[in-house]
This record gives sequence, structure tokens and C-alpha cells, in this order.
Amino acid sequence: MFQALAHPVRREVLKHLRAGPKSAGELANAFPVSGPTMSRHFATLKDAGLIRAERIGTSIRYRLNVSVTDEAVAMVMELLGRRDEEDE
Amino acid sequence: MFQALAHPVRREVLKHLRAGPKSAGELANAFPVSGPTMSRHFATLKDAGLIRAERIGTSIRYRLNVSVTDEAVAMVMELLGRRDEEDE
DNA sequence: ATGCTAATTAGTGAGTTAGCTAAATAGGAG
DNA sequence: CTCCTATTTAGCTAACTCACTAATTAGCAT
Repeated sequence: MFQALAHPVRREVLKHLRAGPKSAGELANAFPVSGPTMSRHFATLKDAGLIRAERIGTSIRYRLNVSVTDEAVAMVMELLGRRDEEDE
Repeated sequence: MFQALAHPVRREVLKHLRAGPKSAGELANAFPVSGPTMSRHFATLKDAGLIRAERIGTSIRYRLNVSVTDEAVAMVMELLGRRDEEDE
């Protein structure tokens, strides 16, 4: 999961998807890398469970998988979140 | 930063450090990998700004860098945090 | 200075990741 | 079935990651 977040293009894809579902082509056009490379980024995000794919006619619509992104936030909070302030 | 969080040993190190500063040796003994490998993990975490090192005599004490971990949490919240619930 | 302990840097090898171009699959239209 | 568009898979290379052992640096004590 963290590995999936470790690439800037993939993080940007997630940002785009926060605004709502988008097709693979729409997303790919928003980045300066080749289509196949984008496709691999999508697959990485999908394997991590962060996004889901749905085929609509000839195109594929990606959307955030909210339950998993929520889990991710919770995990980071538990790992890094501040519980209490200790003296410095 | 995400790259630094992408390795389980490094995440465990952060967990250990939540309980308070620890020396490199103490941390290294808590994991089944070699000292040099641990040293590289520490360096990765330090490069990401997540931890800070302080030499004390012959040993080196690591501690969480709270201001940066706080930033990291904020960043993840902004990237993945739920703003509003859309229909599923 | 010598030696001891703690920790890091050097050097190496296996496995993975990210990018590309070219080829294949999937669906819709004629 | 054939063509067209959208997207993914295959195959390649360059660059990076993680692990190891061996060698080096840093500090303290004798």
C-alpha cells in the first residue's frame, strides 16, 4: 500500500480521482508519460486496493476505493499520528 | 517520505520510537537483520526527515521527528482523507 | 598510541520498478 | 467479419532497493 503511494504520478492520480471517477484515457492525458506506463500505475493502485475499475463500453472508469483509502488513513494515523505530546 | 514508509522494518522502527528515543543498537537487536542493513534503514528514515539522530558517547540515539511525522499525517489526510461522503 | 565497542560506509549480487515501443485484447460501429 | 478506438500485456533496458560480509570511522578508556 505504501509502495503504491510512493510514486508521485500515482499520488496525483489519486488526487484526480478525489474529484470523481475518470477514465483511463482522461487520466493518462493528464500526465507526460506513455499510456502503457500509466496502465501499469493503475494496476499498482488497483493491486493495493486504492482504486477500483469498471468497464464502460470501450473505456475503463477508475474510482477511489473509499473503504481502503479510509483504512490507509487510519493506519498512518496509528503509525505516525500524535497521541500525546512528550517533552522535547 | 512514502518510500521510507514502504518497508515493514522501517515502519516497525517508527513504532518502536513512538515509545521514546532508542539507540541504534537497541533497535537493531529488535530485528532479525544485520546491523549494517539496519543502519541503512535508519539513514533512509533520516533522509526522509522522519527521525533525527543524536550522538551520545559511542552510541547514537534516534528519535521521532514529530514535526515531520505530523506533516506526513496531514499530507496523507489531504491525499486520502475523506472530505465528504459521495454516493457509492 | 592501542584496544574496545558502536555504528556507518564500501562493495557485491539478487530482485524489483519505471520507463519506452510494439503487439495483443476488448468492445462498438458499419 | 472488419475496422477503429481504448486499454492492457510483452519484452526490453536502466536505475534502484535490500540484503549480506568486510572494512572503516568515532568515541572512550587504558
